[in-house]
Amino acid sequence: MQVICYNFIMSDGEGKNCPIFFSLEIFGDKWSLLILRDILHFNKKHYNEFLDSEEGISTNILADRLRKLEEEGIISKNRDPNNKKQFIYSPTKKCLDLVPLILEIAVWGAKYDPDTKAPPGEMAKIRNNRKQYIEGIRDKFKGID
Amino acid sequence: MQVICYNFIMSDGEGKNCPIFFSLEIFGDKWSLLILRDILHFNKKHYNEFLDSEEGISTNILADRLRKLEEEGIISKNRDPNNKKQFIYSPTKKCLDLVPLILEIAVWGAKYDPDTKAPPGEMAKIRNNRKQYIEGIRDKFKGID
DNA sequence: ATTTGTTACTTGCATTATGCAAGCAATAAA
DNA sequence: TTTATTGCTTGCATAATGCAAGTAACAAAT
Repeated sequence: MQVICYNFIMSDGEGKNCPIFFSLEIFGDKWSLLILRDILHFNKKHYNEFLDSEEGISTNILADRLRKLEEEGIISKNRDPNNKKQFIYSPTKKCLDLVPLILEIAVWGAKYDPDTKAPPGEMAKIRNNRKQYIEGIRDKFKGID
Repeated sequence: MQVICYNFIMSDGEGKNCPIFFSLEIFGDKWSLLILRDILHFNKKHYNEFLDSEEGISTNILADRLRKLEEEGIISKNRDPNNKKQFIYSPTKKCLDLVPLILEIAVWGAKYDPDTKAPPGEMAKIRNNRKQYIEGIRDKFKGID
């Protein structure tokens, strides 16, 4: 097979215009990605739900990352109509386009974590039925943006 | 379509055994991912090549990340037979399994960076010809691990 | 109207990670 | 035996993070 991927990312070097660098500047840290996981896969919506994640994010870091993700247009923040004391953080279209990436992180982790508790059947679905799986997640957030 | 992805990652909450968390603990930071990009997509092999990346990684951070990636079995370090002063850092199988993830980071970045220089044709190939594209990259490193 | 509780933060401070410049050890070539 | 290259390490200033405590906005209960 022909090698088609040399310098695939851009023609004039890496640097400032590399799409990977662009992405990483926005969400390339552990806590941002865990928040995205919580939103997209655990359906978390409220500040205290993120705070309760077992990984133990600090409240100041959580506030910081939520603000940055909102500034970047990746999540939106609105009052919860059911409980006006709370805010709802929800994914935008820009966020839903991160589903494939989060899935790949999960696939790799499930493959190489010797103690993984990820259900093998579910992981197989992701690998073998990728497109549909992604669509399934998008459907959860129908009507967004 | 049926929603099949609720709590897809694991059955008993997130926490220590979440495959996403597992992954992020290993390579969930900007510099590690940029090194992986350099190896997988820009075919960089030598310490000074990583150091020369336009993003400007510090030499102590580079040394630290290369050591960690090697400890995790993601890259291997060997003397360069052509220039015995240098070391060659090369991807292991564990690293090649990160190609899909790095590609997704690039796809998202190319889509949302208004100033991207990523060639549209190349990005279209990635999206429309995903499997082959991934295989093409793997082929570059044939015979590894 | 006033208290109480909930929620979503902010603030202060200790600890850790990073960035930068300089130095150093191993190797190889001259 | 010197010199240059390469791949680091070290020291120190700055920035990011973790932790505990405090606070402001709001709603519900009294």
